[in-house]
Amino acid sequence: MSSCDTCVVRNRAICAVLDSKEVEALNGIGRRRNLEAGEALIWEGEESVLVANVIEGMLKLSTGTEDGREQIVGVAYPSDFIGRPFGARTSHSVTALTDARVCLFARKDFDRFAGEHPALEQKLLRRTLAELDRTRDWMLLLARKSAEEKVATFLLEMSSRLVEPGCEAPGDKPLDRFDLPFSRQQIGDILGLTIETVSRQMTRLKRDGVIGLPNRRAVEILDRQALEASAG
Amino acid sequence: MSSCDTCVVRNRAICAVLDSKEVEALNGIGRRRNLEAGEALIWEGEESVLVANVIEGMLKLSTGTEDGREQIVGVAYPSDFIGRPFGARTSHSVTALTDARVCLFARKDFDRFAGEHPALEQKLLRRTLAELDRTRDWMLLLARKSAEEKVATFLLEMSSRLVEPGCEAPGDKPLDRFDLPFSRQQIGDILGLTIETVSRQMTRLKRDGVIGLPNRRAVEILDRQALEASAG
DNA sequence: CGGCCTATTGAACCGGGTCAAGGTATGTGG
DNA sequence: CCACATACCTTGACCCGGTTCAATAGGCCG
Repeated sequence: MSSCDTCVVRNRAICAVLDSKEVEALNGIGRRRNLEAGEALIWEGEESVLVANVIEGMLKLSTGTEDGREQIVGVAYPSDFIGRPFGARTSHSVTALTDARVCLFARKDFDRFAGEHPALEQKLLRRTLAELDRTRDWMLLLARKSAEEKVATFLLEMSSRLVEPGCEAPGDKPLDRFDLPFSRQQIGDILGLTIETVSRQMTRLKRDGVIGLPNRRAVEILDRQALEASAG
Repeated sequence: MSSCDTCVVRNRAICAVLDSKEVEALNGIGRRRNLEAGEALIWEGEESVLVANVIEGMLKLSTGTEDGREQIVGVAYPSDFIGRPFGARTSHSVTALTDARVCLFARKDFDRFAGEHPALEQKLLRRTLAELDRTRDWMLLLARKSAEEKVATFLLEMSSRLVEPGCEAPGDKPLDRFDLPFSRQQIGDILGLTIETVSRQMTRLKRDGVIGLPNRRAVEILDRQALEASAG
């Protein structure tokens, strides 16, 4: 029996389009791997050798300039696919934000398997198109929104992303209370802001009664409408 | 004889993976269309009904906020694929920047055709992955680079993109003199800057002898190394 | 309790936005 | 052919949001 049978993301990851025989074959070329928070899996600029499905935890995709400025260009949640298939250079680092578990493949093995399973490639194509849309939307935020709008938008995004940890079923309503899976520094790296600005905006929203901050990781949305208005 | 036989992008667009019989079939569901500069083809937020290959000219993908701020999130060149296949809402407008010619498909027809031709889907997947990489790289620029770095990066990008109009064969060396296909306003919308800041940075680079500006559309790179240094 | 790490707060500065005034091409009609 | 209009670009002065630098405050664990 393959370990995929008990996989919590079996029906949400790209594997969902495969029948049990195919999933068995895919299982044969993959392996599980646990990552600790902060551990890197893929480094920017290296040749692409690994791809993976996220089973549990969260990872960041990031780039940086030589002089140390960093930007998080994406966040991978359970069931997301990470890495760069089809023989290119990996242009972004992948690092675990929390302890995480992934289902890992050698890129070459995965490429070959994908080539033999068009349904898998189509699934991956759909995901990639959706991810591209989301990434482009984020560009508007990075380029044009004020710090207040950025932070408000981010909190709203988190409140709908974090519905049922590891369960991204659409239709669930957003949370009004959740723990941020990011440090202030990481929030800054996502929004293109400094840690101080993030902190100030959070304090401001708290002072205005829009959100509550019970402790440094928790967020409570007290006035969703006001938060949406702040998001621009 | 199908009009694809004489198509200038026949061997560079996604059609390149199809044999002549398949291309004939694809031609049967598509049609040519000419666009004037400024003409919109797809509107943000609408249901996705059209997809297309760019044959000639350039188009922009853009989003905006309700209060009128705009951001260009991508530029499509000849042989690029535009539109959102697979039944989603189009999240970005597509507008011709120059007079342009496209090869247009009803999204439903294209989806079906693609479903029957895995090689086409794989080609599209590869392109989409590459586009996602490029888009993510651009996020670093938008979020973290200074106005000077943005403008310098933009000029370098143009100098390599505009090699042989409509010919993106890799390996060609970048141009040292070219006409910008964008107005200052559009450059601002790409870089997340105001028109004034773009203008000032261009003037600055000119004053420092890094570039020449023979007229309002033309750019001459006089000191590529200095320009690269400015790009950060 | 003390050490360490992260977050908050404060003060000063500055890059780029904003507002406003010219400049420079192109076209248009007298 | 010139006067004028229009669109786009450049330049200047000012100002503000967000960064920078620096100090303080909380949590957490020994």
